[in-house]
Amino acid sequence: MSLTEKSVASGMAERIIAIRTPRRNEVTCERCEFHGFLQLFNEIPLELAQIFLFRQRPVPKGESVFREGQPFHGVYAIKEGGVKTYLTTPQQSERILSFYLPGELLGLEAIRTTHYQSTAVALENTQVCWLPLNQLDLLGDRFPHFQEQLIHVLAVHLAKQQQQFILSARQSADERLAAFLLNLSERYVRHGFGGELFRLAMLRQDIANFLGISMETVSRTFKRFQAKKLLNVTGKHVRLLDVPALQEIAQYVFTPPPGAGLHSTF
Amino acid sequence: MSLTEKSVASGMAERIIAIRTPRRNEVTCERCEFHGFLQLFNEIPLELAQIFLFRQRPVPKGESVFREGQPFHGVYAIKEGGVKTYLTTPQQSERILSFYLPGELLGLEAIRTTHYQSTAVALENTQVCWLPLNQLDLLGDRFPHFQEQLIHVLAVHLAKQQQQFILSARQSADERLAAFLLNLSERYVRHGFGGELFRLAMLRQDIANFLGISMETVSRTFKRFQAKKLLNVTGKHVRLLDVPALQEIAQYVFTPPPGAGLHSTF
DNA sequence: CGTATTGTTGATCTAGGTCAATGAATGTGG
DNA sequence: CCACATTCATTGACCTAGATCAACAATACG
Repeated sequence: MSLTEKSVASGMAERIIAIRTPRRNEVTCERCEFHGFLQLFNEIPLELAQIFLFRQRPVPKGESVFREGQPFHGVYAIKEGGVKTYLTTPQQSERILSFYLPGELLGLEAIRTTHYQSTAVALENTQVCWLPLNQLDLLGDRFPHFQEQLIHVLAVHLAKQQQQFILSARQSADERLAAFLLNLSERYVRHGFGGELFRLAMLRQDIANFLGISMETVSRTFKRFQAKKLLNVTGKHVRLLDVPALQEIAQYVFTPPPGAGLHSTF
Repeated sequence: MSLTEKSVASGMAERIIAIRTPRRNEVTCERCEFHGFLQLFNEIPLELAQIFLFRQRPVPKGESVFREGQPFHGVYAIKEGGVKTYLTTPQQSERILSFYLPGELLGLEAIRTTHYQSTAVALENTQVCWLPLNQLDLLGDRFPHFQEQLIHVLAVHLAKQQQQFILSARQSADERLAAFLLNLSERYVRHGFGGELFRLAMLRQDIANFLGISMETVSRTFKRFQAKKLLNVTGKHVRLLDVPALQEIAQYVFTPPPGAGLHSTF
């Protein structure tokens, strides 16, 4: 798993978030997408920064971080655990938009609107950090770097969302599941976890819903992959055994183009 | 079709873009997503604004606006015509990410990165307007409203991209095509065109690729819709006859939630 | 006006959906 | 800590939506 032992965040972050050894499945502050913002607090007078204090709060499994239609009150980062976002169709069935892993930001698409666009629910017991970005205007005029950081994060998310779009939405069940697993793997690595061995926080039903295939097909595809020695699955635990073969199946290799700068700042 | 007769843009825009009666399939400046930026030029000294002059340039059918891997040189708006963006898989087949209609912005996801993430090709003879946003840093510090506008546009695009994601990616061919047509219709209306009668700039093959179904299925589904009196298709021309019924098929109604503010600023 | 490209239609076949039964895991109260 | 319940996952049998292949029709274009 290779978790970083020390959990030192720079500048203001040290004052805000307790320093201790991170638990399994918990991301360290410097591997979080908020990190860029944390650094900015050095520039800002303490009394102002306190308004934007990051507050950590627990969200028990099954409870929501925010719901569709609620007034926008800020952006969240996953500290530990996992979250899914979904829309509810008029027929009351849910359509999963995305899964969020430790270190990833949640609710960005609601910035500059008045209400959240989707519902975010914890897949397991989760810790989130909160940045009340609705008060952003206070900072914008005086601290342009804050806005630049935000622009950066938004642009990166837009690019990622496009990747997501290709990932699912088309082709065979094999391609979809392979691409999904590789995507998860890559994201775990990016936020400081091991990339071959991980735990699926979501149900088979959720994976199926997200990929647009049936639960049974997810199950059967896992089995087929296992038979081909591409991976091992036992319940929620997955170990990728043959990443190149999975990439071959996924058709599209998720290594970003050189110089694309997706990893640049965090 | 109800095209607006006058093409008056406010402030600086008047100095930059010629005022004349817009052609069919050409968007007026005040219905363009760039409009928010245009207004900002009032705040900025002329000599600075000239660096960021909008330049209109023609892109003949089949030629590219930008290509995957090219250095980022700015954001484009479609003035007239249409564009598709796609990625090329290692197997040299293309995967269409999105279509862009008059008034819509192109290349936003490459902001703050060094290279474009996808290739953009004109579906027909197209006019684009260009904003060299790579020189954005020049403006950022002194004109925070510029950045705010950019944040707004990025957040709205992120939200739209999520809508796109639900739209396709799942369910039956009927649902996908219905949702696709309603989405096009809504976008035409938003940018000042009629919403029931429009021309499909893209090939059946492109629609199929985008929706993740076969060309033949697109054709057959059109025919079935026509038999059910939901629409008329003759070649590239589409007339929606029964929008409520199509919404029913599409499962998800694309009217944004009250107060979501997706239409607020433009 | 003929050639190339794009679109339609028909016939066949298969990936994956649906239904239903069973099995494993997880949670709960005694 | 165990018995039972509930939720979640797997497996099998069957059947339809839509892919694929192929021929043909309609446009677009020089």
